[in-house]
Amino acid sequence: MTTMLTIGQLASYAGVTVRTVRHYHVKGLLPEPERDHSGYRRYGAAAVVELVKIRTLAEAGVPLSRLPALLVADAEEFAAASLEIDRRLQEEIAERERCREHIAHLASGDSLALPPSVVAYLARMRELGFRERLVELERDSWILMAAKMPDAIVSLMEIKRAQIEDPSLRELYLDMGDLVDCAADDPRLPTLADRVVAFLEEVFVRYEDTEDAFPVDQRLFELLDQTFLESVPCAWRLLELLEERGFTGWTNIQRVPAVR
Amino acid sequence: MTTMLTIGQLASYAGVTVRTVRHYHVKGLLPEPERDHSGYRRYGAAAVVELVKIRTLAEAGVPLSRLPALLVADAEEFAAASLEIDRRLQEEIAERERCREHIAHLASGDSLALPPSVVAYLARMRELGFRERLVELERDSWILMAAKMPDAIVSLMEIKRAQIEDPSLRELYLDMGDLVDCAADDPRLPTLADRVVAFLEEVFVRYEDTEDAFPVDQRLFELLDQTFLESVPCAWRLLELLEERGFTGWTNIQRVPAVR
DNA sequence: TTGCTCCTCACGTCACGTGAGGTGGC
DNA sequence: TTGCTCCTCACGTCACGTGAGGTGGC
Repeated sequence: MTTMLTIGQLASYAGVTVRTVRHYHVKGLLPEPERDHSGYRRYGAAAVVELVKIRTLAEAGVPLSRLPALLVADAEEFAAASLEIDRRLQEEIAERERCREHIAHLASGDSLALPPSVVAYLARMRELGFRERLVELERDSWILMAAKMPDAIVSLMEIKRAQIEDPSLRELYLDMGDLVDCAADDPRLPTLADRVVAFLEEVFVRYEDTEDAFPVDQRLFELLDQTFLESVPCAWRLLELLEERGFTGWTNIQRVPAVR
Repeated sequence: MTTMLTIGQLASYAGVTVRTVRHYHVKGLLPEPERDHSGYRRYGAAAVVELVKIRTLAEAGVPLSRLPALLVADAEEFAAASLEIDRRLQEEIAERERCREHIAHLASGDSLALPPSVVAYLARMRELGFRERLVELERDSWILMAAKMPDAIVSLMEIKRAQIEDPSLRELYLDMGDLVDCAADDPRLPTLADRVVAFLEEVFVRYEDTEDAFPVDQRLFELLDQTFLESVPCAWRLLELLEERGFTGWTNIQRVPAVR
């Protein structure tokens, strides 16, 4: 039997390491062959056929624990299994294609942390001349928002996009951008509050009949307001000034009796 | 800071488990964030951006140990790395395509253990009417041969294909197929030996000038002879009969003084 | 009050890789 | 004789998974 293969010959022909063949013996996938006079394993052609089959399946991503059943399966069972394996391979190929796109995005500096609708909204803000500082602030807010309420983002973005396309609201918002980093006692804040109120009065007249036009969760409003308060230092002061002028809240602003 | 994300919110937004995020903290890929009053981790937008970046690279197959360097790389370094990552992804896609073909071969019953040249040779044997038993015997021999001397197989197959296309040699070989499983004292063996000798005499006259036409390794001849001896029970008797008639060896048969 | 989320160890998993220490064949 | 292959433990690796046992928020 001197023509029979040593473990090294078997392994290299199948393109695996000697350790891998021994691993398959331990796992019971490949039967232990006879030993020669010095205790070396000696393999025949059948072992090569089996090992190549094992490798073909293992390389296709089939867990070794599934192999014993597959190796004794009849043609019909095997055909069914191979269809499933092929589907998995196709899915993995599609995944890698998606990975390639993601990596390309990363390389061109995009962050991938935001849904496309928000990315488009932020791009439009930049286009309209909003200060970069404000855009970044919005970006961080929307990241948190998207993580907390993923389902609400798309419709929220529609509302926000409509808002910045409204000329008067946009102007107000642009000016607010200049006050994002200001202190609570900044003298421009009362003026801004006056302008917000003037704008709101007009809106409230215009849309008096469509009070519940946005069926948005109250908890979402609270979340958005909180984000505003946490990211803009002078936000609390602005809300205070608005309350003095008869309004409460921010995202879903409402008329109340004036505090002062 | 109530708008900040819990570990569960962060994880599910990035499409990973909570355990994975904690794993990245331990590995130092994602900085440990501040804790809230009850010891819970609280994450901001920056953590989301980082985690998504980590996941994009990890899903692309980049080992976590390479990530620290990549996460602080400048645009140029990152572009170079991303090209390499993309190459690897393409290679993995090509691998899966090859896997798909291999699995399809397995499903249709092919063994994949033999190089195509041998498969073609065996198919031609069947076409020419060789007994299945002989074809199987050749198959097993060539599997061992291919594993022992992978480089010799292609040229050997050319020789073998030429041999079975030679009508007189083929006839001899076809008849030998009937004696593959016979005992050493089978009465047909001496007759076969006579026919082999008659054929050889003719060949030796025809090719007298081209003695070293095949520059084949002597060790390969020994290997092929040994395979013959081990796989055919009556082989030793046939070689004995040939030596009585003035020839020695089998694969590289030579004229010698007759033994008897 | 119940269930869900969070916390920290710490061992398990999968498919081998990698020495450690020793023997056999050319 | 030297180098290469083979042998058997047995621990290591990679990227988390999976309880174990306990606390905090609605």
